[in-house]
Amino acid sequence: MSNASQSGRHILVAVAWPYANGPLHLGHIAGAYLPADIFARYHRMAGNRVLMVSGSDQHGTPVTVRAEHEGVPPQEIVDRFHPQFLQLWHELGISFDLFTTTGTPNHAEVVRDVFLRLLEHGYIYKGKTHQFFDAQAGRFLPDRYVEGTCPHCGYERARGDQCDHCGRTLDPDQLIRPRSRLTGAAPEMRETEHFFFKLSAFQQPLLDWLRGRTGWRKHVLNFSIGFVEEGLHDRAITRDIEWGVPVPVEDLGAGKRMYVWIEALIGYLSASKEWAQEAGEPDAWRAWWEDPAAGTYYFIGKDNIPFHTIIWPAILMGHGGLNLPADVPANQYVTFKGEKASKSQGVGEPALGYLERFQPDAVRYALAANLPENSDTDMTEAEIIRRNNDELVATWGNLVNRVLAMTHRTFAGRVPPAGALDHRDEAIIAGARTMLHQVGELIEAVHLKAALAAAMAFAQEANGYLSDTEPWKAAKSDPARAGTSLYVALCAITALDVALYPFLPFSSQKVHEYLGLSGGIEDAGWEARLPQPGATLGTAEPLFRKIETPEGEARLSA
RNA sequence: GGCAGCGUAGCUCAGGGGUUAGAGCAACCGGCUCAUAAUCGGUAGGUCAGUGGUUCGAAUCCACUCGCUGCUACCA
Repeated sequence: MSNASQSGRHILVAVAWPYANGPLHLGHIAGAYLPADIFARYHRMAGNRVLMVSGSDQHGTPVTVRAEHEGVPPQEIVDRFHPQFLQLWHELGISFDLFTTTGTPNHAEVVRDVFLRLLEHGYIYKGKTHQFFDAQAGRFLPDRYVEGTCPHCGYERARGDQCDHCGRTLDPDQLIRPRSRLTGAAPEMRETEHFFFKLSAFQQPLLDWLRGRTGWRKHVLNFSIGFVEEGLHDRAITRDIEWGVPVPVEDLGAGKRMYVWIEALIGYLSASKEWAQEAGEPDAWRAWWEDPAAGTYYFIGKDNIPFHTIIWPAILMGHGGLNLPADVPANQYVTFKGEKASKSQGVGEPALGYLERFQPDAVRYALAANLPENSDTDMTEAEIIRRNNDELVATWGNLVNRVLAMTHRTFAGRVPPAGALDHRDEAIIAGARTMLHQVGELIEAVHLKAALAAAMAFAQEANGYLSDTEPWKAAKSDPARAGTSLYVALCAITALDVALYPFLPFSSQKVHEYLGLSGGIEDAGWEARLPQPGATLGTAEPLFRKIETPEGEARLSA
């Protein structure tokens, strides 16, 4: 048993905020949402107080870009995709305590509080900067809204932040013949005044903090330390735009909004507060944010690392009194047939599409077994089918099915008495405990792929045990012995069902009911309990559907 | 261009200075027939991208080369 289950720690599971500008694909799921959910479900089951929050980033530039492209207000884009996210969480079993948006009054208020606090502490100052201005449209242009010819490769449609042709990073003023994406007019440089966050002040504190981290993924830590060592510079935190959270002070006049990069990060805190208000305990969020014994974990993709290991910690340091990340287990990318899944490039089907064809646990299993924890991993639909048919159905589903079917036939659906245990029986019962303990430790360390593999390896052991003791034969010659084997196998299944629950919540709940246990499996606790002889088992049906493919059918008829 | 990571069996991935390099799946052989043609055991399969170093010893460390990916901070 983990120590955590006794202490009842507060665990904040903070998950990346998706832009509400398009559907999510399996890359997003594998990168952040699924690992976060596995982690959260484990901790809930282990008796910890979990708060899992995120929401739609509705002020991100991709949202406004899409809105302008379609000629509709940004809110319309948000209203289209935010409900899709909620539907996806529901269907895939991503168990948020709150999935909100950055458009709530609460969020604006928390952003204001953080801003004022940083201002008060001297980490925010006013400064002048130059930016392109579209005189026809009457507004300043974010970098992405300026197009022109790339000075490096001559590509004519390079954006102000980057050239899509040669991939280089650009500043808008480097573009040859710049033009506004809004009107096509040649923009002019104008001076504008903004608030800046004094990120540079945190150079040394961040370095000290990062160097003291242990247990973090190597690529996360190396990258972050390298990033800070190169030198941090202050960033503007306001911009000239109408879509966004208003700046809390009016020093700069009207027409300024908070820059999304800082505003969206504050969402973790504002969502926690919103959850607390809805729960009727407005101060409840403090247990996760202010108590140093709490653990805060940020689940993100690798493209988001500096924001969560550098900028957000700097904001937290500047604010004071709030917990720094306990870990940022950023994942690499899932590629599809070698290509990066990407909303903007249309690679990777929307995740909801997969759920029309596959059971949610099948999708969860295939992704969890192949999480890009250390390096990019590749995924294909054939791989999902293979994982489902050859591993999930064959190893775990079949174990449950064969044991329950035999028990129903031989012992009228009641848990048989244990009888005298030999070394093989005892090895399985002890192995179940060891496995559960090991899986728990691996999940706590966010080695989710290894945790799943450990559980599946034990399922194979249990299948091997059945081959070894052959209860279907013993049922005829030595029913007591057959009963013992089935009892032991039920012990293994009971433990496996707990171990697999974070990964396979839907089917694990079913198995819980097949085992004749009442209530939700999550309340069962992270422990290997023994089945009660005489207890009545539920009627079992196969847990997972085998997915038929043309190739599979060809093999059958051959 | 700079930085980071990766390149390990047919496939997807672990491992990571020290006895014969691992897993799952696929292949092949055998067993079993309770189970969704499911399962169990076994066999075979890799000069760990290449070259050169360090070392008693390198897949593991270093350098270089080739290939892939990501980041490069006003997308977050």
